[in-house]
Order: sequence, then C-alpha cells, then structure tokens
Amino acid sequence: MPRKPNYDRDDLIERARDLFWQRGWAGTSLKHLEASLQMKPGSFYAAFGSKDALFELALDRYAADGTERMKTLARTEGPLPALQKFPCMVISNDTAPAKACMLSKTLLELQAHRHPLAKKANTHLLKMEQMFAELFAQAQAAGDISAGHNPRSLARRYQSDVLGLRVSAEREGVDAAAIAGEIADGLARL
Amino acid sequence: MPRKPNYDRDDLIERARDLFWQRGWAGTSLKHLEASLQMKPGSFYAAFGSKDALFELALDRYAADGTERMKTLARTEGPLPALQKFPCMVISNDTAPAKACMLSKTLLELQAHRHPLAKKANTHLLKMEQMFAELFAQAQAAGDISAGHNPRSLARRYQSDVLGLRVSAEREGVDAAAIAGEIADGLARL
DNA sequence: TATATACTTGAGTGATCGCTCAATAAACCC
DNA sequence: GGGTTTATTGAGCGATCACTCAAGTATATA
Repeated sequence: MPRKPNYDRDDLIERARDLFWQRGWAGTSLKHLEASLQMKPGSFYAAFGSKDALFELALDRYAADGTERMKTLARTEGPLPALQKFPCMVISNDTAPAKACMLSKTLLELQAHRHPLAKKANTHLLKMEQMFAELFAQAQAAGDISAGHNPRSLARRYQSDVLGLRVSAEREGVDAAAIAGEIADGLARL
Repeated sequence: MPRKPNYDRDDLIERARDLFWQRGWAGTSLKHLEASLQMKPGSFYAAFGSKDALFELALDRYAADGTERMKTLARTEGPLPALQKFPCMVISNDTAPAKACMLSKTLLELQAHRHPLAKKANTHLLKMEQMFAELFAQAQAAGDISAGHNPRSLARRYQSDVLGLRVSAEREGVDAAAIAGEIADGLARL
C-alpha cells in the first residue's frame, strides 16, 4: 500500500554529515540541508524529525566510519603501523569536508550549552580512545611496544595528540604532515 | 562638552571575551551580551560598532593575556620550566570560561565560513607559535635542550600538543593533568 | 480499477537574529 | 545657567531561524 521514498537514506545522512562536519551545528541551516539533500521541509521532517536528530545520525555515521577505517588499517598492517599511519591518513584526505575531527568540533561548539549532542560526541571519543587502547595492548602483546607502558595512558595521550594535529591541520601555514610524522616517530620509540 | 561613558571599556571587553570564549561566536547572541555587559542595543553599537568588532577586540585581548602570562612565566622561571608548566597552567584555571583555547575554538567554528575572524585567530596562533619558538631557542642557548633540534619545529609540535590537551581538557572523564604532565616530561627529554 | 497509505510540496508559523534610530538624559565649556 | 556634545534608552526594523501542516501526488494492495 505505501509509497516508497525516492531517496537513499544512507546517502542523505552522508551528505548531512559532510555539511555538519564542515560548517558545524549552528553554521548549518535548514536551507543548507534542503539544498544539499534536495528535500523540502516537509519531507525533511518526515524523514528525520529534527535538525538535531539528523545531526546525531551524522555523528554516529562519522564515528562508525572512523572506527571502521582504523580497524581495517590494523587488520591489514598490524596494530602499531596502523596507529602510526592513522594521523597522516586523517589529515591527508583532501576530499574530506574538514581536517579537524567532527567529534571535537561538536564538543567545542556545544559543550558550553550542555547540548545533548556534546555528550554524544564525548561518548564517541571515549569509544575511539578505547579502540586505541586495544591496539596499543595488541602492539605490546606483539612485542612492538615495551611492556612498561599502560595502554590506556598511551591511548589517552595518542588521542590528544591526534586531536591537536587535526586542529593544527585546519590552520593555514602549518606543516601538519610534519607533526603527523613526529607522532608516528614517537610511537616507534616506545 | 562631551559626556563620559559610565562604564569601563576594558572591563566590558573582558566580559565579552569570557562570553565568546565559553559560548562561541554563533552561540553568543546580543541578548547574552546585553545581559552580561548591562548595555542596551544603542549603547552597545555606539561603543563597539558590531558583534564582530567586539569579538575581534575580545580575541585580541585573549591573545595578549595569554602571551603576557607566558612571558611572565618565562621571566620568573626560565624558558624551559615555563614551557613545561604552561600546559598544566592553562587547564588548571577553574575560573576560566573554558578549558579549550579560544583561538582554536574560533578557528574551528568560523574557518569553513571564510570568516575574517578565523584568519585573525590563525594570526594570533602564529604569533604564539613564534613566541614558543623563541623560548625553545633560549632554552637551547641555556643548554637545557640539546642543540640538534629546530626551535620552530619544536614550537610547532608543542603548540599542536597544547591545543590537543586543551580539547581533551574540555571533555568529561579525561585526566587532562596527566597529559599535561606527559607533555612536560617530553620536553625534559629533548 | 478503486482505495488505502504513504511521500512530497511549499507557503507560512512564531521566535529570534543582529542591528537602527529618534528621543531623552547627562556632563562638559563658557 | 545656557548651549553644545555625547551617552543612553528601548521600541521596533527586516531577515533568518527551525519547523508545521493542509493539500497534492505517487505507489502499493485488494
């Protein structure tokens, strides 16, 4: 009986993610979304409910993609090389909407307003930190990193460094690739 | 002949800086400013011209304060101890409006819009990076850091690490002080 | 083909945005 | 104190914000 939507929902979420990632939460208006998704307000609200609800879907998508890319890297190259290559990878993608991490951008923009999306971003950051910790533990188990270190401490520092790198990469006139290289070198000396 | 304003301009800029620092550019409305500065729209626009103009004054004030605090620290403790203590200092101030750097928050929020304030923030970040480079050079001249390093590379990495630290400090459930300690330890090993 | 069930459309909602300006009040010089 | 100059006031401007909803359209099943 029903009528099918004439759009691909995943594709719409992806486009919304790119818009939000680049322009931020407040900087992305419904007009921007309507133009990019090619949807009129009525369809938009029937499909997603609200701007915030779509932002949350976009955040989830962003986090899932990042996690998957890192896990793929670890599977093909091993834990330590993956951790070493990841920083360079995230700032080298020229087709990405921004160099900075969408999770940190969201956190910085909305944390002061106690907006639920800030907490959501923090939750995703925590999960990624735990993934990093697992990779550090695996690298230790493989003997690539000396056993004296605490994987969770390493992950905490690593994530902080990558977030800083990605803020720096957003700037003009900063050789972010050099910073990424130094992060990788630092891991080799652990 | 004229009538004097019944406010302290520097004090107003300081309060505006705190509001903008905490809530960001889009997140701070004129209502917020009017409430905090205790000014009606007419007085506000007579005094500052526009929201953007006041934001620029606030950014300048923020950068000047940060530079001065770092230079004071270097004068009293020496270049290397100052560089070591600075990360801990910036995340320990509980009265500050935010843990994250106002310059990086502004950059991340407005860079995609090509807003002039993003370029201004980047300029201030560049000046701070140069100040860090001078301190690293002084620390080398004093023999506290081995001569093999390039001060400008050290400064670039240092600033990236501090920006990352300050993003991490904005999160909940992250031991930012531990990261700050690791940054300081890293400098001791150079 | 008839009908039920979605999906799509786009004008329009009240609220809030940054900002203006004519009117009023206050402080200075002579 | 009179005259000049500037600060303050606050109602209200047009624009834009996220969002609604009644009407129209397309697609499925019966």
